[in-house]
Amino acid sequence: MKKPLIVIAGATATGKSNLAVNIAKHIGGEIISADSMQIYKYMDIGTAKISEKEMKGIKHHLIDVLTPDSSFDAITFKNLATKAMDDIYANGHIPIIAGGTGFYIQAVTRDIDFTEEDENLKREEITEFYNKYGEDSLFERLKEIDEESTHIIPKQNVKRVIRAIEFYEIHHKKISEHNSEQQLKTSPYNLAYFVIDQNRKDLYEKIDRRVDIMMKEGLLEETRILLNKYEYDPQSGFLNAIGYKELIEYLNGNISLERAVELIKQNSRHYAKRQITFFKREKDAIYLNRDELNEEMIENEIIKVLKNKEIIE
RNA sequence: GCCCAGGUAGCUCAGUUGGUAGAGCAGAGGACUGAAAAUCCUCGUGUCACUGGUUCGAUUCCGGUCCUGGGCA
Repeated sequence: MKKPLIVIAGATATGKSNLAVNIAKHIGGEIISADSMQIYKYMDIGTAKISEKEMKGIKHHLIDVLTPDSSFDAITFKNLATKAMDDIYANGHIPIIAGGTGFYIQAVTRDIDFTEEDENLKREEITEFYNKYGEDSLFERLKEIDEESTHIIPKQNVKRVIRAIEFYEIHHKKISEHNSEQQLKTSPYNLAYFVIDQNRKDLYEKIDRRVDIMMKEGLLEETRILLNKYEYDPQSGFLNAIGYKELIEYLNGNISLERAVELIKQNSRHYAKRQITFFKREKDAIYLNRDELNEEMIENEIIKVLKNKEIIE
């Protein structure tokens, strides 16, 4: 019998965290955060991290486990998340993955196969090649080993071109082949995948308002402290994070504070849009729309589905 | 009141030596399988302020009107 797994996903600011806590309380669940930034310590205000009090005694996994100068990726997430799930099952609880990083969630729900890779040198060499010869030559290099990927990945998407080449050089297998194999997989879990949705206008307004609140709560100071503690290392996780990267630009004197705040809002909106697009691909997802349902109705709907799937009695 | 500069896409502006127009941003859609809060792809018809005139034809030239800046009184 497949083990139960609940997912509560959705764009930023759709109110996933609180909903997940309420559901967990109701069914005896524990929460696994699927958030590429909340995994970092000391990044609290800018990531809208859930507070101790808001957790209401529910155990949360994968929050505050890394320092902001460490790197993190989907495979690490999958490993940590499956380990946490084992513990949760052992406790007689049900795991609830809650978060907005769709790619990470997918790695777990579809049990994507990530074979061991420890040759980080490859990426460096390929990146160097790109810096030296440019994107045309890089694309040619991919074409020689994996023509098919060349039709799937746009030349300009250097990051993915680099990964495709890297994949081939490590595994001597085409990433296009690997991907189509993985796409056929079904979930090994008794999965209940919920996506919280809301009309664009309201969501965008909520995002803008939340950024203003973050500024009042001291996001600038938080950024300053992080910068001091972890100096400027381009590998650091937090340098990629919305809210921090814009304020760093301000602190470096490149833009005004006003402009930085404007950019945080803008980038958050763009991000939300990308999240929404990503979740649309999850065919099994059950959409719960805040325009039509209030909080209580959403919770009831979730409980109903969980009963139907025999995840709870 | 006078002088100058403007009024063109939601915003900032370009442009048409006269044949009804295009960039950036915003916005929308999409991709994504070990960087994902990352990275990347696609999508632009709007009374060219209004109104007369010249012209086969005006958003473009000329006159007037109204707005908006700035300057002088």
